[in-house]
Amino acid sequence: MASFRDIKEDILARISAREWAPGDLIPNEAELAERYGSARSTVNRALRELAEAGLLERRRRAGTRVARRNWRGAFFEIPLVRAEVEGSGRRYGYHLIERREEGAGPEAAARLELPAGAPVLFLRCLHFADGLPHQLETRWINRSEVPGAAAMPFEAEGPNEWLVREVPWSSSEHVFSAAMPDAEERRLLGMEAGEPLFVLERRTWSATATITWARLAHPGARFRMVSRTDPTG
Amino acid sequence: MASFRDIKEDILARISAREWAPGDLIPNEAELAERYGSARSTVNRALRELAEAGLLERRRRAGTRVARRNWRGAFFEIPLVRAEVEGSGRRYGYHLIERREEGAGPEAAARLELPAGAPVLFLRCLHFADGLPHQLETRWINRSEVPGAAAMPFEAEGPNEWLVREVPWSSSEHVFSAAMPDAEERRLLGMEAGEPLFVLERRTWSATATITWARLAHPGARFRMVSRTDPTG
DNA sequence: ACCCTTTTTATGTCTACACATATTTACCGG
DNA sequence: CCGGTAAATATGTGTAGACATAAAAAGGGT
Repeated sequence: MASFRDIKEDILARISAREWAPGDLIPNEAELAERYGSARSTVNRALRELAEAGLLERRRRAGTRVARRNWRGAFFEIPLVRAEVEGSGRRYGYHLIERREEGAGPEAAARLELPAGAPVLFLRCLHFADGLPHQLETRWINRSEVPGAAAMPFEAEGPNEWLVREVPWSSSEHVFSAAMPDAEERRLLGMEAGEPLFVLERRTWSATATITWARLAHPGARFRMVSRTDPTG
Repeated sequence: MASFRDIKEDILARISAREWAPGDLIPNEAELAERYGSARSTVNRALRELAEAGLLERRRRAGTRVARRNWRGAFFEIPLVRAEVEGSGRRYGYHLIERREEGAGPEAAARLELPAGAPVLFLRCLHFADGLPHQLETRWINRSEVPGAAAMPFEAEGPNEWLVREVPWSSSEHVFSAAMPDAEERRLLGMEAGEPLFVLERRTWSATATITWARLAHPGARFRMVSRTDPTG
């Protein structure tokens, strides 16, 4: 009797060995169930999970085939700066540069999808790794959506850590890019002339509204973002 | 009678509304099954999928609780250049700059985890969007692992597209960074002085060996990588 | 050939039940 | 009070069977 894990493994092996090549139709659930000596439900779970992982494509009546393009993407852990720094064995440091409660200006309004003048909290802070500037964080928080933020000084703890812990969110957007720092950014991050920035912009939404927008800028010479993937899960 | 989708949705709503807060124990499967008027298997599937998505934590005998940290990461589609360019409504163009079959030098050997002198294929090519240089691709392919590559001129089609279609792989690594272009890169990509590069390095493995290493460099002023995520799936 | 309807078929989902397994809780002897 | 063992319990997985649903295939009339 084969478990759904055994079945997944066996099918994966056949795909790897090209016994079933991309585009090929594989036997239907009933037949596989007989082969493996299992119930159809068990085979169904194995096939469903492989399809969710992107290795198979399934359509009612048309059957199950090996996915043509084996390319789905990559899963990136977006760690908290603190965890990222400490995880690589360096000492983490934090410093609040600026904190302002204000009405949204045109930029903040656009980023947070709010009307101009809506109450926002503006923050700017620096994160250090072994005493060296590692990330410059510029952030707006929607005060209507996150009332608790008004009471937080953010002097000992960064807003990212606090938000992740305290505020439930339901979706997010990340934009990666490379840019040149302006004079102030270069000064704050202690960068050489001609050194680029690696920039990550992140927007986070609750079920109903934008919670926060952040721009996380790293000195290009000292930062690489790595991800490893295994398509089978 | 509630379907497993209805149940997921309802539980998600309760989590969003903080009726069940992070860390809270939620009712067990049997009780939920009774509430929703469904079988325990149905509830089990809903809870299992929410746990896989990272919203719940489940342990035998200990029960199911709302996950404490709602932060998992983000899934990035890493599209083929062609698909990325055409998907945004621009015209795609390709040009092969250089193709050499050779023994691995020290850099190629290190990238591909091969002994020096092992047979490799070196490629350099440009991808265009609406006639403007969009990506400079520098690549080594392990000829032992991909024998078919020797017969490919890569004059009409880029190696990435061909590899994704023809070669099965099992895992990959991506490294993002920002860098300054050298004089040749600046010339090939038609970049302004002082403009940074957005660089993606990708290594791909089969079950047994490294298949290929690629460095994909984009002009920073013209490239942003975007990803949207919904933790519920 | 064509368009429309019916049949067939593979997957999608659900049920009720059973047994396995990991953990906690309760109990008991010292 | 401690430590070891047994019972209780929530989840994990499996079975057989049923009906739903999407989509391909077959058939029928023009």
